[in-house]
Amino acid sequence: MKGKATSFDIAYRAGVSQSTVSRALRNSPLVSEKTREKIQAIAKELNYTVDKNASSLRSQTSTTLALLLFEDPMSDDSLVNPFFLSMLGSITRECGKLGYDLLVSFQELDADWHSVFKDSNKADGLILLGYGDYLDYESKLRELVKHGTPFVRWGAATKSIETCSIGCDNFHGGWQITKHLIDHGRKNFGFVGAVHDGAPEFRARYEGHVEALIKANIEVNPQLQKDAGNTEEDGYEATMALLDQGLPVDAIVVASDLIATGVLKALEERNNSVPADCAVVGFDDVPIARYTKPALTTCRQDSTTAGIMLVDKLVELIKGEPVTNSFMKTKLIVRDSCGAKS
Amino acid sequence: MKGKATSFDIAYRAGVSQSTVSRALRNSPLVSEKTREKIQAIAKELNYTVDKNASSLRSQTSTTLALLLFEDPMSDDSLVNPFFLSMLGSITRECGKLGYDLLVSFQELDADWHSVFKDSNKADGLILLGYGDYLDYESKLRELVKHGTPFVRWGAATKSIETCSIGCDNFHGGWQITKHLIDHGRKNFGFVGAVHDGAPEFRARYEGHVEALIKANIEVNPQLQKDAGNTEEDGYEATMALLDQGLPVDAIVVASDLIATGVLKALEERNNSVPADCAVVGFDDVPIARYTKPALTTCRQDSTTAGIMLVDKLVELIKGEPVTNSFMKTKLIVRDSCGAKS
DNA sequence: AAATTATCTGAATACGTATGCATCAACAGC
DNA sequence: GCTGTTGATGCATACGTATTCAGATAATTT
Repeated sequence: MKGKATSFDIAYRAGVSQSTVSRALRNSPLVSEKTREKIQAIAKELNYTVDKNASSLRSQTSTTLALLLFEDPMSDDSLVNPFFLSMLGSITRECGKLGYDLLVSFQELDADWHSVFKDSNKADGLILLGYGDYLDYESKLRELVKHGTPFVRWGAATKSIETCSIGCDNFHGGWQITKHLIDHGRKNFGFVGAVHDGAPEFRARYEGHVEALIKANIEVNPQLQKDAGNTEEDGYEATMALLDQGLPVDAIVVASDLIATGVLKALEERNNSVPADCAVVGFDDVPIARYTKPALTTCRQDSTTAGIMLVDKLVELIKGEPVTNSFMKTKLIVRDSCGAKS
Repeated sequence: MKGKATSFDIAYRAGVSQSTVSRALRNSPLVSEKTREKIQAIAKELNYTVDKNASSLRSQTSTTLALLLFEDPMSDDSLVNPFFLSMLGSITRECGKLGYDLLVSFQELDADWHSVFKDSNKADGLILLGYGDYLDYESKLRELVKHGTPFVRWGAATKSIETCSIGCDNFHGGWQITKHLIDHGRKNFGFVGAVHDGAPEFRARYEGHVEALIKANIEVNPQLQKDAGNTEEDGYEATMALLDQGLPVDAIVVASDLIATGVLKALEERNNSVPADCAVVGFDDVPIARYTKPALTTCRQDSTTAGIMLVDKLVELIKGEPVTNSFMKTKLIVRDSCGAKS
């Protein structure tokens, strides 16, 4: 035999029609036990695999999900946001478990990814990963909805659009961190992270932070909040600007671990001892957090569970089942940088 | 209009046949400039996208590559080897640049991945990522070759099989590290990493290490080499065992950065100051390496270039062009843990 | 002007599968 | 023995595109 085996080859050998082969391989109850086993045996013998393209074309369903990563446009090309990267593992595995293939691609936010994947039948649904802030992201989402493309996303809920979002309770996380620091005697708080033109996730963390301050009757001084992109460099510079103001600061709440590495660097350069002089707390709990000097106290987002949920919900959506947003509680991981370890 | 647009819809509006539409959209020289532009305009207007499945089925080529990650079976499920992860970015981007889609999946080494992807026409070629040591990996490769499936892999060359491997010169890297340490006065070397049942990559690093020792007339003591799996924990335990022997050690060459984090931990626990008492050098230059305490001197493998090369070579293979193995030089990144910084 | 060639287009078909519909045997009920 | 029913299979077709082949028109040559 030449080339790969088709269902006709199997049909011929089994002395049945191609239809029966197709049904037998999909375990249809329409085919008798005996012939099914015979057919499956022959299929195995021939090393037969269903042609994905033909199958998808006929059934108009690809059993494939597409993971779209929206990269921070300013960040280094070769670098992927480690937090999203950490979701990749569980997303991939969960797809495998459910029998879906996974297509991965980076997307420019301004490209017309919204129509490509569904119209081309490349994927049955989309997983959107990235901080939802830039450009006309929201209008793209609206198009997806109008278009009937199933999709889920990581991030904050979008009030104006009926979407399925998985995220963590950023507000609570920001509150949790700040409360913890207050309880351990910190009084003069800085906040580093994009609050003004940044992602809603970051803003929510800040708002939780502020909430805790207010509850504790600590004055909120806008000068102590410095915007910063999601990179070490930005964190470094924002912290320098913060310190240059000469205001007293004995704790810095940071919008992400990545930024926090830059914060630590700036503090060290200014001979501020962490945590003695100034506590630092990050957000995410990326792998690096365990290795910074001192080890970074942070607010963990459970990326493994998140990845699984994203896939599960998307598959439910594809099957037409109703799904709802879901926001996970964050967990404070106390290490050395907050000075609260026993 | 209902549902998605097909080439027939365009044909109807343009007053031409479907064949012409298909040709026009693929920029065939067979269609006149005028009609081509007209057709493409209509296509854009209708938001038309070629149906991937139909196209692939007809042309018997999917314009899709599959990235197969072979995970260290013992490692934590949710964790992906950071070095391979760092290649993902450039692989994904390069695929996009060349117009290929990318399918990503984890594979158990014992599964029959070797036939699935090509036979099912899911992908035109395979990128294999993982340390090639476990089980009957090599026999699987042989099947791929016999089967005519285009594939490339990261790792060492496989003498017995005609494959395209991209890798780095691990022997040279091991030599480079050790030479550097010798030049800076270190005399008593330990080596942590799987040499006996491990990946050929790790073994080559060790052999380069030994080569440098021999050239410098330093005695090679097998007791100073300790096997370790590619995890922090294994590195920690192997180092403990190494130190427990009571032999003098003023430098430890480690097979990977991940292992090296465990080595550092063990040394700290034993109150060995790094680098004063004992130098440590890793391998890979994963993101974490910059953040360890002290910052890890390591041997960088250029994962960005590696990813690009893997994709480029695979595409050449698919097009039937001849390709050759390619091994990149490693680069020593001097940080604090080797004690050689100016 | 006829003959040849170059350019463009359309009709028809194949890619390999999944599925609605028809068929047919067997079998139960009356 | 006839009808209605059930269970298993085959026939025919559609999914949407790419491509071969043949045809038609326009351009060029003799």
